[in-house]
Amino acid sequence: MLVSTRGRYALRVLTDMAEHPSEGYTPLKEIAERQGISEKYLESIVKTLVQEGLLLGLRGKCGGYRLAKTPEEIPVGEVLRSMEGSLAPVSCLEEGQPACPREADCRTLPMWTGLDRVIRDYLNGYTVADLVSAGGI
Amino acid sequence: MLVSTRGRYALRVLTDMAEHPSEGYTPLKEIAERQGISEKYLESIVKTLVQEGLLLGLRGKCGGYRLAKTPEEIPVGEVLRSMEGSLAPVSCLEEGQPACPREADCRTLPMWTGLDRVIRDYLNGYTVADLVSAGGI
DNA sequence: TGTAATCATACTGTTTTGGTAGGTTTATTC
DNA sequence: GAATAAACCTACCAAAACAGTATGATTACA
Repeated sequence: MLVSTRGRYALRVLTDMAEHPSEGYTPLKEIAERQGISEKYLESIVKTLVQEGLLLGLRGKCGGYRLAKTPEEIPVGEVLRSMEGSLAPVSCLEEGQPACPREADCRTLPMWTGLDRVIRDYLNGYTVADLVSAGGI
Repeated sequence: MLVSTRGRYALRVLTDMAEHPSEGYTPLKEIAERQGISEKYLESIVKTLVQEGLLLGLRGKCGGYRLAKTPEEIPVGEVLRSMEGSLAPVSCLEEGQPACPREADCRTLPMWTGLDRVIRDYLNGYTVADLVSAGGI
């Protein structure tokens, strides 16, 4: 049931960027240093965030990344789903999955469906902006 | 974020036993056949359930397993926690974990704590008895 | 004493996870 | 137009987790 480090790191990157707004683009190196995460590892994470439309990347000198939306418009659930592929607690609830043959007789499906809903509702009611303003110190 | 097959199978075993009550002890072979799961694999799962006090095992001829409590007294959350070790979505929320050095400054901890609560509340409000009565066909 | 069951231990193959390395392309600046 | 700093791309690797199998010892009952 653990969220992967990819998911957690992605949230830290987006929160970091929301906390350090910039006119232009922020190079990944800067974020990696602030967060104490390997820049090379972050590359693969950030790549996914660009593909999912949460970040914009610009190449070349003075390039880097910037948020594609305001922090208020980025739900935590969307970030985690982007990184994990799905938020579903069991694979039969993942989209594009063929229907389970046991479905009609399954004793646990309603319980899983409810859990899925509870998790999704919680995570989509929480945005990156909330993360920033909730933070410590 | 997926629940392991161990957790899912454990729920199926307990639900199966609740649905097929017996005076004495039910041999694992019977449950494995009804559920279409390898008996050998179930052995390791059931062993954990005994250790966690959810099942009682009896050796020898006419032996088997029986529920240690009524289905109403077995919350789904307890079953899953027994199998997964913890229900926490991030390891810093697991019990017996040394406090994270970033804790005071962590932007995401309150969000994770809330998620943990939401999941635990949901899963502990659902019992094996509910699974049985919710079921299909 | 035979038998049917739990219990214990060890092993194995596959997938996922977390991470590294090296090179290519692109945009800016001098 | 060359140097540079950045994103981007591909490949690889080690360790851990997962799902499952195999073998054998122990126990309780008939």
